[in-house]
Amino acid sequence: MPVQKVTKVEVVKQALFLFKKQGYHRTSMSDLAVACGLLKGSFYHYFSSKDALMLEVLETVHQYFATRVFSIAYDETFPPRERLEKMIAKQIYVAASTEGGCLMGNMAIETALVTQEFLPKMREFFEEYLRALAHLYSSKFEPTIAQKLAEQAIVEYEGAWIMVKLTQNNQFLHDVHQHALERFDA
Amino acid sequence: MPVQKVTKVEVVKQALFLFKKQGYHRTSMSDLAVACGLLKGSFYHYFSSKDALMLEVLETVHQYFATRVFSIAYDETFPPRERLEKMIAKQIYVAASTEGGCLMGNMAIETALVTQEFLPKMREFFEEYLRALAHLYSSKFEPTIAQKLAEQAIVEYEGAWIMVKLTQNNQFLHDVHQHALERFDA
DNA sequence: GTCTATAAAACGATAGAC
DNA sequence: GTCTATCGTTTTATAGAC
Repeated sequence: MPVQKVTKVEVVKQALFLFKKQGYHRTSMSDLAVACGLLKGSFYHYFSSKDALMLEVLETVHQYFATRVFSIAYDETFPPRERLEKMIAKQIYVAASTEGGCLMGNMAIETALVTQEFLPKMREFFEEYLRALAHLYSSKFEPTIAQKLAEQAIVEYEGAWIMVKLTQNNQFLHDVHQHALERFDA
Repeated sequence: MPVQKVTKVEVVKQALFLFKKQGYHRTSMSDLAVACGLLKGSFYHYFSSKDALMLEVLETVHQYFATRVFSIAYDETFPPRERLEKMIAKQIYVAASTEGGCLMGNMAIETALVTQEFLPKMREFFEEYLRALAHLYSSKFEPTIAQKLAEQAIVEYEGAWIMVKLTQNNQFLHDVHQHALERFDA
């Protein structure tokens, strides 16, 4: 059958969904194939390996956040504080739209000390995230201070997801959002 | 005469070491057996399953922190701020003594949405952690404020480990320590 | 006939359990 | 050590679109 049952984009989307919820090692090629309506053998016409698929997922997530979330920080049609508010709201909204929180944070915890393969893409993501927040904070603070405030916001954001997973209480995300703004107003 | 090659305590210790570094799903029973100098078969003399072993590890970690770390919060031979300083220093020191950061945070990310088996023990740990910090902050702040400050400290602590894993820069832990004290002094 | 996305089967390796 | 199941991966064959 030369008619594709799913597109490559759809495969990446399903993989993101499963990797976020179940993690990398717990998600099997069979899980991924079934989610796409394929047999696991057929799956290799889309990706050469599980690693390659994960790299593509990480790249896709990075691109999405760069163009749709982090970009808000540089949109000069709004004042910095409003950009900060929009960007954080979007970040939380996007991550919370499917189960599992932040894929980048999850993969950092699960794979950083086991393989170096995913590290570069994860680091790029967080560097860009950091740059966006620091850019906003630097409209009111010294560069070194702005950098620290940005780091603090990211650290809080990632930590909040751990507590949300444990307690199933989204309040932690709201608090993080609030703190990021209070940090700006201080 | 069948002589135990290693004690149960030693097995738990090795399991903690590997689970922290490699995660639950990535660590095999073979890995664990080798680390203990046992054959795979001998391993089930100590634990009935991988799950049961993880539960024992979580319980051991909980007990250790309850008696050696969280207890500092209630030691009235020191003033609250000093207790806070000691407790956070100890928390970081203990977690940083072996690779992998905070087992409880790691397992929350890796398993919370896959199995409910480990949730109760992880929740107990964080409740006790929260109680200890809130107790200290409540020496200066209203209970509801103290609770929020405690939550913030834990969220930051867990998030910091993600950034440490990514950047291999322990500065994030130092900053968390500092913020926890600044929060007290505010 | 050729191309290609699929199903089907099977590979070696390794998982957890006994 | 041995078991069975399943892992990630590869191979083979088939079926439909050009």
